[in-house]
Formats: sequence, C-alpha cells, structure tokens
Amino acid sequence: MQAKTGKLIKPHSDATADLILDVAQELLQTRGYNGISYQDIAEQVGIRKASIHHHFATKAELGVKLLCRYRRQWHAFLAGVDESTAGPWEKFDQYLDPFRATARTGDRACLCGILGAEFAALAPELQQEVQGFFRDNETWLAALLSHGRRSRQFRFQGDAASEAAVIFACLEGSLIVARAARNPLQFDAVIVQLKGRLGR
Amino acid sequence: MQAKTGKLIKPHSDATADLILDVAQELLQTRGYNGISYQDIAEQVGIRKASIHHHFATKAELGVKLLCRYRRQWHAFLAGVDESTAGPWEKFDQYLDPFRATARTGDRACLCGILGAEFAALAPELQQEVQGFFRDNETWLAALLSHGRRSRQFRFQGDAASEAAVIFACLEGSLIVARAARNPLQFDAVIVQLKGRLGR
DNA sequence: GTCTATAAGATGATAGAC
DNA sequence: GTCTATCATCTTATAGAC
Repeated sequence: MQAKTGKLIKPHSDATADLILDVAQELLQTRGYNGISYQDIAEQVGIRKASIHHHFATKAELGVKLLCRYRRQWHAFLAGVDESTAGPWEKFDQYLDPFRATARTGDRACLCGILGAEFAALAPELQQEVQGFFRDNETWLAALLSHGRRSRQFRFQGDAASEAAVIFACLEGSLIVARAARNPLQFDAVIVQLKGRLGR
Repeated sequence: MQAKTGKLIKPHSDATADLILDVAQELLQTRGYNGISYQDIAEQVGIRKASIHHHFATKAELGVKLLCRYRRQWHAFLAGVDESTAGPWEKFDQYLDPFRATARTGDRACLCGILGAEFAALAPELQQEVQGFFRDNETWLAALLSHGRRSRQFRFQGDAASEAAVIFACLEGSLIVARAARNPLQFDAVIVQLKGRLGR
C-alpha cells in the first residue's frame, strides 16, 4: 500500500500512522486503553478524529497494530541483547534498561502490564497480543536464567521458568506500584533486591 | 442516616448499597474502572441506573466508598493475622490466602492493582486510596519480614522494606500476568518460588 | 428507595467535500 | 490524506412521579 517513495524494500512506513501510534502508546501507558479516546490522540497529534480513523478504522485495529509494532520492537531489542558477547549479568542489565527508563518517566508503566489489568475489557485480538508479550518475556528470561545458572553466574532454586515468572511479574508489578507511590526510586530498590536474589 | 432498624450500634448498613459495592467490585476487578458503567452495575444488581445514583451520586464517590470498604476489610483481615499466635511462616501463608483466592477465580486481579494500572485516569481521591492500600501492605509485610528474620525463620538480604516491595509487586504483577495467561497454576508457582527465596 | 424520562456531553464511527 | 458535518450510541448525571 502506498509505495510511491523510492524505498522499495520497506513499503510500510507511513510517518503519520507512526506518529499516531507514538501518541497512542504514550497515552495508553499512562491512562489505559479505556481511558483514552480518538479525540485525545487527535489533539496531541494535531489532526482531527476522522483522520485517525483513516489510518486505523477502529480502536481495536489501532490497538492491535500498536501491539504488533511494540512486540516487533521488543523482539529486535531482545535479539540485540542475545547477539552481544556480554555475560548473563550484563545481559540481564540490558534487559532491565527499558523497564528502568519507563520507571523514570514517572507517569508510565509497561504497555502490556496496563493492558493486562484491563484484560477482560479488551477485544480478543488484543488479548492475544498481550498474552504473547508476556510469554515472549518469560521465555526469554527463562533461557537467560538457565544459561546463567549453568555457567555458575546466577543462583536460584527451582526451575528457570518459575524464576522467570517471578522476575517478570515483579517488574510489571513494580512499575505500577512505584508509579502510584510517585517514587521511581522504589523501582530501583526492587531491582537491587532482585539481583541480590540471583547471587548479586 | 436511616437508623430505623433495631441495630443502633451500626447505623450505616444499607443492604442495597452494599450489594451495589459488591457488584461494582467484581466488575472492577475484571474490567477496570473505565471498563464499567452505571448501566453494567445496574443490570447485575437488578435495579435501574438512577437507583445507583441515589446511593452513590457520582462514579468517583462510588469508587472512593468502595475503596474505603475494601481497605477497612483488609485492615480487619491483617489485624486478624496479627492477633493469631502463629509463626511468621503461617502468618505469611494467611496473608497470601486472599491473593490465592483471587487467582483461583481466573478472571479477577487485585482491585488496587487494576486501579494502579489506570492511575492517571482516576480522580485524585481515588488515587489516594490506591496509594494508601499499597503503603498499608508494604508496611505490614515489612514488619512481618523483619520479625521473621530476627527470629531466624526468614532469610533475605537488604532491608525489610525493599524485600516487602519485591514480594508485594510480585503478587500484584502475578495476578495480572497469570490471569492473562489463563493459568492460575502460574500464580502458585510464583508463591513457591517466593517462599523458597525466604528460606523455604 | 425505586422508577421513567431526559438532559448534556463524550465516544466510536461514517459520508462526502476539498 | 485531511477536513467538516453528522450519526447512533453510550455515559454520567438530574428532575420529578410513584
């Protein structure tokens, strides 16, 4: 669709659509899916409601497209961490960076953490994406933990999947709780504690 | 108000208002604050929208009253745990019971965990109550952890407040993640892991 | 205390001009 | 691709009869 520009390889790059998704994501991470409207997005983008509908016919479609982009970016990020030659501890730190960045904003939590809270109110397609994001993270974390323990750098009891679930749930929960407490430092304290648990 | 019945000591006990709060709480725990309406509540209670407004003039007032009741019940619950002669491990288990019960429903998360996710979209009075609930829990948990470590039954690094923050964030996050995964057993696995961390 | 009726505004969505 | 105008519906909330 709309392959007029010279970039033949990446035909799907509508600047306006991307901007809409940027704004929608920021609003969603602060107020939740049912807390934002096309009107809210339109105002921040600087166009009219109808123009948003031109790019994303329905709110559910906008949500799905947003989550697809989010997961695509996340996969690229995780792949980057995997490619690095760093050890388990450095990789864990790299993984935590986006969470730390979100905590520092003071007004956002994880996109999927918030959508997870509104889970039953979401369209099935959106629910699937949220599920997928959770699964992706727990799987990746479990692999990292597994490797780290084999190389005797991480220490923890039980299976890697359970430990991954604890760490991921803790990250999602911390972002929500620390934001409500208006205390980003609480998130850092949780990280310190989580690391101590893995053997420092 | 309305002290017609013989119960002179507890004048504030409107059965309909309580039922409304019951229904509102259940809906809120599944769909979130912005995911439910007076209409939704009215249908489940079996009365009309206007009748809900008679008991709770505005939605924010309903939310605040609901959270006040929730925190009151929670305080009573925590006081009950404190009064028991059980040891730290048993008390921790008692504390976990409501979380386990919520996880088993399969479609609810913690009321305040969900409201925390929608934080910026809430009225300031509601935000305060959510903050208060988080603080109450972390304070209580920190005290339990502190006592448990002094009596050499719990083992953990760092200060009790940080460990309490980790455990509480983990519980809130787990309820959200496990529900999305449609796997209540995942919550139990997290509990096992959390306990292992404290020394089994 | 509950009801019907209704207001006033927001919301997701569409039609059609430019 | 963006706009104005409009629609149907939902939402919170109020007025007033029973």
